[in-house]
Amino acid sequence: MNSIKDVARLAGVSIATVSRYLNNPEQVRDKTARKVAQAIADTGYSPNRLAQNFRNGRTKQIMVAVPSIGIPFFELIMRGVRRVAAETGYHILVMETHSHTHDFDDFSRLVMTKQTDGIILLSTLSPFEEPILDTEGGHPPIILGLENLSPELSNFPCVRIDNRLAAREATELLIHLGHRDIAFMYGKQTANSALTQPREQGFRDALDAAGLRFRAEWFIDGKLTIRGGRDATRQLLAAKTRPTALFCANDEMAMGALHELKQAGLSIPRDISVIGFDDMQFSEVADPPLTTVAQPAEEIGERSMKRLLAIIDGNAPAKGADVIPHRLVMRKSAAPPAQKP
Amino acid sequence: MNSIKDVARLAGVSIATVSRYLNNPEQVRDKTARKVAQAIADTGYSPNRLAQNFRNGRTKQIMVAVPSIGIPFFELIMRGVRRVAAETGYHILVMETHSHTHDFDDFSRLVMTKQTDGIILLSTLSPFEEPILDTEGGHPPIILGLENLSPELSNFPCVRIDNRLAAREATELLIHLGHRDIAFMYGKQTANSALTQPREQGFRDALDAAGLRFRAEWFIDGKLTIRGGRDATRQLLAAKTRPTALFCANDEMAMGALHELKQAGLSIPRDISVIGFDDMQFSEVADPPLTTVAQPAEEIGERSMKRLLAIIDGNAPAKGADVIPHRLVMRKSAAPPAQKP
DNA sequence: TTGTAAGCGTTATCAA
DNA sequence: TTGATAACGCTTACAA
Repeated sequence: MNSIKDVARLAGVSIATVSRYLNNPEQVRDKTARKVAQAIADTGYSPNRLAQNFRNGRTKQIMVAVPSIGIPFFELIMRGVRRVAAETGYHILVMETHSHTHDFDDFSRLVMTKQTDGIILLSTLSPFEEPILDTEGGHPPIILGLENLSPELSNFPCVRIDNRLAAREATELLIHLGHRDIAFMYGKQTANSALTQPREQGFRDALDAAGLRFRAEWFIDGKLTIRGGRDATRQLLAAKTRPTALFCANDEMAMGALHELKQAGLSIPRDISVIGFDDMQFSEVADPPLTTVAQPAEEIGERSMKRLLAIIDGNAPAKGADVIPHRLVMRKSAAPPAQKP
Repeated sequence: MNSIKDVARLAGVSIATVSRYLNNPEQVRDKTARKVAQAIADTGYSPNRLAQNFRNGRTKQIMVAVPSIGIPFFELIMRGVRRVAAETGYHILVMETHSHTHDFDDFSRLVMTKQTDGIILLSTLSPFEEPILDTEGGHPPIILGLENLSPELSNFPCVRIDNRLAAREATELLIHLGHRDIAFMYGKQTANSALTQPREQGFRDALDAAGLRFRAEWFIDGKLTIRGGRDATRQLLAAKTRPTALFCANDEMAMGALHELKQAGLSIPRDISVIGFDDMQFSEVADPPLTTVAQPAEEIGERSMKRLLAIIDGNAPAKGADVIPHRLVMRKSAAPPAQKP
């Protein structure tokens, strides 16, 4: 592989000049520039990025950490992130964090060793040990997308909707439709628990405000996946009494729930209403189309990236949350409850 | 930030010894090792990864390139990739390639400059200019997951199912059920065209073998997304005559099709049968559950990663395809056609 | 078993 | 405007 030396030799200049040609072309005379350009072309030289990273102490890479790829919702966020990144010369890389110890270390190592200039953490519980996650530095700047990971970190920079309020409004929608027996399905067992906790709170807020009774058997913990939604739904159907409405902490669970409810011979929304959260692409074509809470995903991505870049450049506060508005999307899966026989 | 020098000074040894302690601990005496360990603990030292990458000429990072994250099918592949990577010390990073010029350059730059030790390209059309994509080197080893990108590259290392045969079998299933009027929906316009081409071929193979006539108006090009499936379906419904069965080049299109067909008042599979391709997680809970072709995604991921590592280590041929078996998954969306009135 | 020192390819400083 | 050279932090001959 050719190095800057080869180019310099061929062009009959010093390596400093080649470097200048590349990084500060205005500092080199036209005639010299042409020689260097020719030599670069002849040698097929391209700078060793590893050496540059080392020398510059940065990689021009931004990492977006997601619990797992393949979650349709994240694609929307990425769209916003990319749009901002496009002009900046930063590469966007995605890393799956999951919740396993291995990935845990994996992630810490990658991040703490500055192989990346900044991080956007999307709805994933701290993939490194919490003590690491402070503003003291030692790691590149981090933005929390979607939600604060834990109360202690509430002043960490964050871009998100008001999950608690959104969940409350979704629940209130059901209540206004006339439901009084409402179940909630969430994902405490998973790494995303920090994310669903405010949603759970919002659900309780609405119940309390309406004076509705909270029923433990209609409060089901599961995984935030289709599978998790299915399992949780079967558990719900096994309860002594059946609610007239079901609020799922995310759309994937809701998709699983829809399926199991229909399997059990129930009609939606006639026999039971279902509401999800996130508004991922599949929700619109669900059967029936899913009523849900839409997060302005692209905007979250955009603003997360912008804020991260600003922090990297040292001209933005590295704390505090940007809260952006959510939106209730009414489709067909929620309706007034059937009259009691 | 502390460097190896600080540790050496504190431990009263040379930097070489510290380095050895870290990389070849068996070469340092126990007593020295303890001193070094202590100094490392005291300084909170961790090696500068950028310097290591530079010095070693590698990053211990593997990049998986996908057209876009958020495609549920890829999560399964990643699972296999990760399982293999877990033991190796390699970091798995994901990059979205899309088909835009910008990402194009972006990707080339990242890849060609060895910021990554190896690449797994998943069902994405060459994200760099084709000339680059040869075995001549200059770039890290590449594995094509899922499909060859173009005929010229057919001897590039590849791990995939026999897409053409699978598509033929799926079509034959419809024919055996009694269908003679079969539409096909695929994605030539997208960056994934190389992927769906063999599926298209397989479809034609089955038609030809059964002596069925190919009808241009039932052969619809679209995007391989839900949206694309919906648009294509509306186009199909506008045709003069309606087929009794529809084969979609991937499950996402099929999900969109299912929705539009139901919107149009058709019942599936009574009025029209639908078959997809990929068997992503959502397909099982579609309404009706989608009959489709399952790719052994985890295995594809596993074998891609294994093969890549073998190539990196220099003990595997960097050409040829591993073809692994696919499987037809019969669910509810395909059935015999209704009797002609 | 340990230390000395060269060298990886850049960029940046300083002098010419 | 250009060139010589130091420096970044690490690994690894080679010598002791």
